[in-house]
Amino acid sequence: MGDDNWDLYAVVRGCSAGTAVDVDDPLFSPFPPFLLQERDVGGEKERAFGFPELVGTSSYPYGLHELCKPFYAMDLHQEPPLIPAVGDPRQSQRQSRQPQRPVSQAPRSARRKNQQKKVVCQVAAHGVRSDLWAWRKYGQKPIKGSPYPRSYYRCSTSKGCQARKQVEQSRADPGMLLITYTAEHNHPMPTIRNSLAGSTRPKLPPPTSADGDNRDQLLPPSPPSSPLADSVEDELLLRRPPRQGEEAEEEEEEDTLFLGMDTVAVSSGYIGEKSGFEDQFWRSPWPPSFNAAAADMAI
DNA sequence: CGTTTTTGACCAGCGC
DNA sequence: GCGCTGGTCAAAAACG
Repeated sequence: MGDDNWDLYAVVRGCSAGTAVDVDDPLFSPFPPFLLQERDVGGEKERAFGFPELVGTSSYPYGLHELCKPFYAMDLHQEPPLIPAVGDPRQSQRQSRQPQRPVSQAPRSARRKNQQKKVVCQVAAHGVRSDLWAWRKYGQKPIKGSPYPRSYYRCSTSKGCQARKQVEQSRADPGMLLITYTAEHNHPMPTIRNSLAGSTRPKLPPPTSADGDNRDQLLPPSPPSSPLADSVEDELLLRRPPRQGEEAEEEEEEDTLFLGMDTVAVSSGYIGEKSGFEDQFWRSPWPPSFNAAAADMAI
């Protein structure tokens, strides 16, 4: 790998932990052994990255980002190569089938399994929110066997960018979100969110008097797909049915890197701080009172 | 006005 | 070949 995965590095950076390296390659993995965790998922070993040492550490927005730096195999500020998205061998075939489709739109079958590099991050629902990429939602589907819908996002930073992101709530742990990144960004990571117009920052319903410990009371009455969530993570939370203990886990494909971020969730404390950082990058629709409440719950 | 979200429809891969 | 399922498209609405 190496040069065709620079942005997967970046997106995983967005998860504030880890890089999209081939974790099976001991020569390449930049992770110290303590970050690499294995767990059993459906009888198969699954690799995940975690930061057990960081529990309860910092609320500094860049904390994990910075902490990860020593483990990055690449210079974070390196100018990325302008390369096409991870090759789907069937892409050209598809394009010949749909010649009038704009270049910026990936042919449908780019989605197909086993063809694309995927990076799966598992994050706490109120967890780290340091994904600096600008994502635009383009679809949502109910997933068979899962009570939670899956949302589909594409990178809106650059028109030609084929980076994709899928977010769904973990069936195994409703408090966790499974974020799957696919394809590659073909542009540098933005320093700020580059488009604010149209960011459907919703008008929030007036916070209820119970602005405290019951998050459900903070939520709007479960719209089918609420614009009240700025981030995917928030949105999914809004729909979360109160279920727990369901089994099932993200099925890992061979090319999938699983990043277990659950232990990173502790840094979610900064959600409530609502510093300029979050305003700048996350377009949080929540009023400070809500963020504080959410942060309280996350701690 | 530019951008995003929502959502139904469409399409292709996959399993049978 | 057929049906199911997941991923994407695209129009309409919403937002700042």
